[in-house]
Amino acid sequence: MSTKSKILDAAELLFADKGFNGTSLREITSLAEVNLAAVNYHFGSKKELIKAVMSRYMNELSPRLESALSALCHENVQPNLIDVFSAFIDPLLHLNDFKENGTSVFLQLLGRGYTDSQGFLRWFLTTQYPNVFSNFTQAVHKAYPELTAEEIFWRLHFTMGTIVFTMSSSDALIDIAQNDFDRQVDIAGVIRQVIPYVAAGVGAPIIR
Amino acid sequence: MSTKSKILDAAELLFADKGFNGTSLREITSLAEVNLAAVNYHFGSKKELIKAVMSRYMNELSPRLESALSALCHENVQPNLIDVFSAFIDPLLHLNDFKENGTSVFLQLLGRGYTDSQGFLRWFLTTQYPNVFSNFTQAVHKAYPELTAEEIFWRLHFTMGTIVFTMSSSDALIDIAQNDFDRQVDIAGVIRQVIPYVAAGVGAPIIR
DNA sequence: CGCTATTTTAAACACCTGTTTGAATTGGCT
DNA sequence: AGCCAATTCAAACAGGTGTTTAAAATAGCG
Repeated sequence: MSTKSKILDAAELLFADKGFNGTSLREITSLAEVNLAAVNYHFGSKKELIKAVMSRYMNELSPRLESALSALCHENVQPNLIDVFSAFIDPLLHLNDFKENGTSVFLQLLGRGYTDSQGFLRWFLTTQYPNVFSNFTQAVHKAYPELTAEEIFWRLHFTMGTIVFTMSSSDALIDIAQNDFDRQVDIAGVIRQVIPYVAAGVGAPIIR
Repeated sequence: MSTKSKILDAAELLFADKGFNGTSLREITSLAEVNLAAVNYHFGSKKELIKAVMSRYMNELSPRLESALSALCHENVQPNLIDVFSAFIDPLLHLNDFKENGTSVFLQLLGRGYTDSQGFLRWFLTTQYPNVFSNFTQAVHKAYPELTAEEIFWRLHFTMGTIVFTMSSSDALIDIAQNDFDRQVDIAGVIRQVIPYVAAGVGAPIIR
């Protein structure tokens, strides 16, 4: 295993768990069992390391997501919102094949990216992977044409919030759920619970 | 204005903007125009300062929230979910009278608290203000009795996510909305948009 | 006033941060 | 083998972190 991969693997775990600001390079390199200077040698800076961690997942996820969403748009039948959000399931769960716990790690990273470091990661994602957003917007528009662009904008960001926030604290929530309800829950179970919620939210009747 | 209040005022602004980990005591004390050591003198530690900042808001919010929610529970008619979530509006907007931009600052702080510092603030809030959560759960149960406790648990946390995440990035979102849609938006407008969304989400049909 | 207790202050503390340096080591190629 | 480039390494860098200290200033009160 190359030093570069060892750093990426250690970094993504710590970033997901403690946030970007909350994780030091020394923690990363000691978990990865590599020298401290290796990060700056291979990635240039901590910021570039963060981008590299996210890119590794986005490059795996975004083509599958784009094709699933654009398939929905080019069908002749009108999709419903459950279909639209269900289109996320396979691409997201595929990250579990890509890496162990890949789905939950990625979603936690996404949550960190939106709150840590004054949203530079939001800028990075929206500029580097704009198709994901536009395909998503198109699919929602096709499923619910009465929504204005502005309403779609807000409801999609509400949805981002639901997903990203839930996942960034999914470990704690799953713990609580297992204690309080004595029920085994995993990340796929949470996804199944959240889809009816966000679909109903986006599909809420319009009050003007 | 006392030193203690000056520190609290400066701290809440910086915490909301840059997170708890992202804000140093030196930034706080220089914005507050007090000596660095004053924080440890008046509050003991940074962690206690964070608690104090949150408590000031929670003590203002929680009685109003509890009475609004328990009023819903003790009415003889069954509330609908829009009513339940609308019960949050007045107590939240009252924070704007309590402090300038109080509503948005508080919600941003709440968002920070759930992601920064490994959720110690979540523990603090749920143990110090348990009535808010239990009243909320009761009100939702009365409005939608078919939901199991577990389903309510998840949907309430999804809702927390929607609100908290939206508000913690509300400045950026409002900026984007104003650019893209040329429309004036404020925090009350976002709240009005989000209520149908979360109400529909919590009220989503059950798929078993 | 004088005395005491509270508060403010500058300075230092020990530790952690991301990054850089220059030497040592390794790997691949002729 | 020798050579050159790529990589690893220990050490140091400059700067930031929360916290503590002990002296100075301020206030409150008899």
